[in-house]
Amino acid sequence: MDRRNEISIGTLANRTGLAVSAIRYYETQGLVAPERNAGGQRRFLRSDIRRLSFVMIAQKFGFTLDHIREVLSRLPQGRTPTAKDWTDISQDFRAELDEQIEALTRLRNKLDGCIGCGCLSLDRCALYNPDDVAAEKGAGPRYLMGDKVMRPEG
Amino acid sequence: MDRRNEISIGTLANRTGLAVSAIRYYETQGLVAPERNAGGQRRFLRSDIRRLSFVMIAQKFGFTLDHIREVLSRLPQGRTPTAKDWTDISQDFRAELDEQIEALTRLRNKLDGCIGCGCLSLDRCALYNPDDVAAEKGAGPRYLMGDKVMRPEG
DNA sequence: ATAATTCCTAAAGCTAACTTTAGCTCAAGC
DNA sequence: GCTTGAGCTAAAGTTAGCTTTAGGAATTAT
Repeated sequence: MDRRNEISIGTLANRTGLAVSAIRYYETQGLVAPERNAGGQRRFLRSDIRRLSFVMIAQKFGFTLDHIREVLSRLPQGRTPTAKDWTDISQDFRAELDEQIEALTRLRNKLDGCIGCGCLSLDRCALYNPDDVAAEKGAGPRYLMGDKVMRPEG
Repeated sequence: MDRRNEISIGTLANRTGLAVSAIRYYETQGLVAPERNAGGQRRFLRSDIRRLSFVMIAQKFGFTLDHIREVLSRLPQGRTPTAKDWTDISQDFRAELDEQIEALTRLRNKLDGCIGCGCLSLDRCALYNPDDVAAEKGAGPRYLMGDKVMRPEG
């Protein structure tokens, strides 16, 4: 059973709503770092419930796990994060969100210009200026503004 | 060489900036439907330059290819789209964009509430209401944050 | 002491949106 | 008419973020 400050992966899954497999995956991505008991099973801290909750919220906003890991690294090391620690990084987070909203809005305004001129044909179209859009290199899905954009899929 | 109204895949790639492989992929996804010449090579219409330009712009805004295909299907069939046809669907498109921006903004405001209350760990967290979130893909409801177990609906 | 759970690892599978590779064929230029 | 260059297909690879499967091992419940 779960002792005072240690919980099993199953308990953590129940408390967060995440799948056990997802939590194990997050471990491989460096988002949580559980210890192991004598039998080799993972033992998480109760504070990891909050940590993974933060991950889930950040994902709702479309941030990648890489980015979330980077943000989590700003938490103080060596002690359990306090409520203030969490609100502090949430503020950073909010700032990034604001930037994203602004970038989307700028892009929309450019679209307005394009609708106006009826061009939509590349040559001098403002929308083709890669200015405030992420560089797209190599394989894989494309991302907007450095982070994954929210996709309106069904 | 390209005749009056027919262009090769290479020419289309040059004119749009897309990779040849990407254009072939778009064909498999039903975004363009070129004919073939005697030798089996694809022959596109010049108007496909504009069509694929539209696809590229839509992607910049984060729409999926599935969604873009659906939007393109609103173009009149059987004739080359006019400038007005394009501005018409661009308007639709703009409306969806506005919705997206608003949804992101609403979500951000909820985050503000959370920062304000310092919770990020409580059971009635506004961030967990899937209402105006772009899409909750697949998996069941997740209950968020915290020390109390929330029953998923059902 | 068993049976029923839960957990473990490693590897393969899935979706989106493409690219890369391999092995040929077609078209264009000299 | 031969050599490039462009095009063709099918299949496998890539990234993100997971899930599923297979085959055991550890825990918990009875």
